Amino acid sequence: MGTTQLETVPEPKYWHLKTVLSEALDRDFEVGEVLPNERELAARFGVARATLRQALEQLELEGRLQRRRGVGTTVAPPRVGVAVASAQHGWPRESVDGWELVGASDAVPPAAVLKLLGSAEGEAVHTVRRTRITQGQAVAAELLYVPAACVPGLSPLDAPSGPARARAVLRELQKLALDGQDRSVELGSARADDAKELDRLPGAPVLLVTTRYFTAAGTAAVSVATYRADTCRLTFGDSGDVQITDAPTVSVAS
Amino acid sequence: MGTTQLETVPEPKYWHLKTVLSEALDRDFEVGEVLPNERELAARFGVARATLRQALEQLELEGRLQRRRGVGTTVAPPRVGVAVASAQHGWPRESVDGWELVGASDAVPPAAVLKLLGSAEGEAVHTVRRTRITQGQAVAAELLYVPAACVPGLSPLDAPSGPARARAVLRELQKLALDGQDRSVELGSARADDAKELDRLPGAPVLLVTTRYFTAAGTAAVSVATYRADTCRLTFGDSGDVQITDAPTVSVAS
DNA sequence: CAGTGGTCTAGACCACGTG
DNA sequence: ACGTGGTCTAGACCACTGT
Repeated sequence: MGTTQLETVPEPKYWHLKTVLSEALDRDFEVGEVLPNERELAARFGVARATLRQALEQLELEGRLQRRRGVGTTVAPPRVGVAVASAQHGWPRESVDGWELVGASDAVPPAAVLKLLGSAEGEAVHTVRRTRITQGQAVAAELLYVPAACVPGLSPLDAPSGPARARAVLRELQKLALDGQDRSVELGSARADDAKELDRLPGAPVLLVTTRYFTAAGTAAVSVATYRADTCRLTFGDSGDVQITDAPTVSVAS
Repeated sequence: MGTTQLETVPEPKYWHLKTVLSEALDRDFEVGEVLPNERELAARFGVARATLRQALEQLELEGRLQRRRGVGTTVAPPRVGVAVASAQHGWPRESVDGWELVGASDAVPPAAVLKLLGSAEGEAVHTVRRTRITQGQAVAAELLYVPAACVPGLSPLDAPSGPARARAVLRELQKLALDGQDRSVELGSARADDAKELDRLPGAPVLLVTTRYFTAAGTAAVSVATYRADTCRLTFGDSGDVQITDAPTVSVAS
């Protein structure tokens, strides 16, 4: 059988393209450099623009590229490691590491959150909004849900919304004894409001980090943090002492 | 100005479609039910198939749908919570919970892994392949990298590959004192081999869980586990005692 | 084999950022 | 105003799964 021609996989074009581009990125491009525009690239590789875009999408998903409408496609820096589980448990605190209070409202939590809280629909739930800034970039938007019943000390209409109210809710939480917490991570797509906060388009891939805070009385709070999946690597420091530090610097020789 | 017509956002069609479909899924469909095919759905909503597909892609990303070529699009069950960080640290063990040894090889690890290991290129590194099965479904494919220097007790060519060799590597690891470990989670796309193992197409979105194992001598092993992002929710049990249990059962009548 | 989702094309227009 | 990426169309063909 002279089938020297291995006629195995008709590898999709966009997949092959992705590989080629990925190698080119390693070889010929620096972080931050802008690529030729999509029409030009498509022509250069002899494919339709849609096909080229499919390859770019993958590379963006993997954190290799960054695309911005009206600007262009640039080579992304390595993902930043953001610590998600600190060594100690603890309530979310005001003014800690990179978190910034945005405001508060009494918007209705989604059904999934109500289930985690064990609350019925219609029960009052405080909602605190925070943003996490790392290296000048918003990397996460969080919604913290606290059933009103869990923080009875809070006067209902002192400051109905805004940072002042948010601060008050967090202050009340600190008074409770935290029994434990658990976390889960899953893939999602950014809701419109989160997307705006993260400077992404709606639907952008995000990592959803859901944290439950337990007291003796049950689940006292649930937080849903939306992390940019393209730029973030979530780190969990299980080890006793080792600190996670990212690649020191990419250090391009001037 | 009589602009009663709020001409704010020209919301993308696929985004609106996604919302409509999502509501329809909640209302009119059971888990496992198959949807009309894409051409039919596109016609029904008066959009091109590509646009319809964009909406379906999003819903699949969010774990609401499952699409299989040659079969159709079905309503996905809720994501399964898979425990990633057990309460105690420990080396990967043979025959534990849902993990299954696949084999071993001495393939060269990717550059990123070498960097984590602190190894130079060309150093011998053992590679153990495992698969994680949950509820009859492969949810993760793992590659465990162990520098040969870390397990000197291993005779080089007893069983050069296959499960026997993999078992031997794990057995050697148990002998070392584990000092600590850390973990990171990021979004990626499935490599061709992982995709096959997970019964997905290459490029499918996955959650990459990278674990470093430390001994006094430094990083003794690195594992890169590829979890199906569409079906998995990674859980981290930080809490002292609470166990994460998912929605009891979806229980479709008979 | 028929029917499904997956890939690909060659166009068009729109929304956004920058000069 | 211009150039960028984002959306959308109406087709075509391919690869896979079932019967």
